[in-house]
Amino acid sequence: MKKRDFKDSLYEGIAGITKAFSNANRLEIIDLLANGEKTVEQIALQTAISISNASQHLKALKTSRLVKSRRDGQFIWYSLNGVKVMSAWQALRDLAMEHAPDVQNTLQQFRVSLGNAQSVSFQREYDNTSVFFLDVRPVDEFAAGHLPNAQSIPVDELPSRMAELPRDKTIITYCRGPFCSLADEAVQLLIANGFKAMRLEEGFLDLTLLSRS
Amino acid sequence: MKKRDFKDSLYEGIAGITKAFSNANRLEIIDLLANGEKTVEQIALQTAISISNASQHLKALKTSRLVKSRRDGQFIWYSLNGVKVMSAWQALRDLAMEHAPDVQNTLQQFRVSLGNAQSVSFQREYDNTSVFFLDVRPVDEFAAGHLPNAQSIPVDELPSRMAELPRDKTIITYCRGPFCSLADEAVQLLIANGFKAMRLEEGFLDLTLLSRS
DNA sequence: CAAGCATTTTAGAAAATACTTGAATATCTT
DNA sequence: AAGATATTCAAGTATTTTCTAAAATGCTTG
Repeated sequence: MKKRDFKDSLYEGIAGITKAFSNANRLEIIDLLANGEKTVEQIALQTAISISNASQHLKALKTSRLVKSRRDGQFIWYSLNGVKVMSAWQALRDLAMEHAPDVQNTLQQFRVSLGNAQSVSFQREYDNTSVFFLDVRPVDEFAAGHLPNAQSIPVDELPSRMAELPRDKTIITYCRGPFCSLADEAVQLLIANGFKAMRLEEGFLDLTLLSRS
Repeated sequence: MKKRDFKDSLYEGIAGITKAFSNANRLEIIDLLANGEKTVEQIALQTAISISNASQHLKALKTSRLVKSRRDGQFIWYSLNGVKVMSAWQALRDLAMEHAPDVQNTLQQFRVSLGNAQSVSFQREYDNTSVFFLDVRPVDEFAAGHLPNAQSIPVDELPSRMAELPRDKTIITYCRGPFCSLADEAVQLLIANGFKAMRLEEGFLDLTLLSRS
C-alpha cells in the first residue's frame, strides 16, 4: 500500500464521519441529545419529524458512532457517544455562527422575535451572589445534568411557580443553547411579571464542556 | 416566521458549512493549509488531484468561508480563514481517530509501514533540555510558523545536513500532523545514521492551537 | 401466549447533488 | 503580445440522499 493510498483512505474515513454531521435533522438531534438521553419518540416529537425518519437518522448516527443506545423495557434510549462528539458539534456550531452570514441573520431575527432578552456570560456571573440561576429545560434534562447552583423550573410550569423565585435578585435563565428559545421565553415571562431577568449566552452543552477544561 | 422555521433554517445553515468538510479531498486541502498558505498548483500537487479540480474544491471552501485567498503577482495564495476553522478540523479529526475503527486501523498500518517511530507528546518534552526539536516540513511552512525552539531541515535535505544535528541529544521531529509521514521518514533516516530520534505526536496545527489556549 | 407498545426495517421513487476531466477563458506579469 | 497561473464551462456519470408508508421485529405485561 502506497503513501497516497493511506492518505486517501484516512481522509475518506474522516469524511465519512463528517457526513453524519451534514444534515439539518441529524444536527438537531445531536443538539438535543447533548442535553441528555432521549427515546425515539421524544426525539421525533421535538424535532418535528416522523418516528420512522428519526429512527433512520439515529441509525446513521449510530453507524458513525456519534450516538449510542441502550434498551430499558420497551424504550430505547439514545445518547451522545462521548465528549468528543459534543466538542465537534460545538466547534461546527461556533464556526457557523461566526462565519455563515445566513446563520447569523437568522439567529438575530430569531432573538428579536423572542423579545431580544439581554444575555450575559457564565464566566462573568458565576460567583455573583446577587443572581439566581434558573434552568428552564424539561425536568428530565435537568436531572441528567445541570449547573450546580441552579434551580429547575421548566418554562411551561413557570407561570404557576413564580412564587419560588426571589424578587431581590436577577434571575439568569439558561436552556439548551443558542438555538433553544426556552430561556428567552422565560425571560419574557419573568420581566412581564416584574422580575429582573436575563439569559445566559451559553447553553447546557457549553457549560458542560467549560467545566471539563 | 415560526419557531420551527427558524430552527430548520439554523440547522440547515450549519449543515451547509459542514458539507464543505465532508469530502476527502477538501479535508486534505484543509489539513495542508493549516500549515500555511499555498497556491493552487502546490495544493494540486501535494494532494495529487488536477489543478482544475483543486480550484473547484477551493471555490467550494471559499464559498463556505473556510478558506480565504489573496493575489500576489500571478499567484493566488489560499489559506484557512481563522482559528475556528482549525479547531473544527481538529475536532473532527480527533473524533474520527477515536471513534472510527477503519481510520484507526489505517493509521496503525500507515505507521507500521513507516517504521513505527516512537512518539512522544510536546507537553512532556517542551522544557527538557536534552532534546532537540526538528521541524522537517518544507521551508516555507516553517517560515509560516513553527515551534519557537525548533530548527528547520526539510526531510529531503536531511541526508546532506546531518552534521548540523547534535549527537548528544534526542532529536524530536515533527511535521504536519498525524496523517503526515515526514516526521516518521526523518526518524527512520536519523536512527539509521546513529542518532537517537523520535517523533512528536502532535503536528503543527495542534501545537498552534495548544499555544492559544 | 396474546395483546400492546416502541422501534426498526424495507422498498421505492423522486430529487438532488457531487465529482471529475478537458477545453476554453480570464487575469496578471514581464 | 507572450507566458504563467487560475477559473470557468460543459458534460456526463455516478452516487447519494431523503422521506413516506407499510410491514416486521422485539420487548413487556396481563
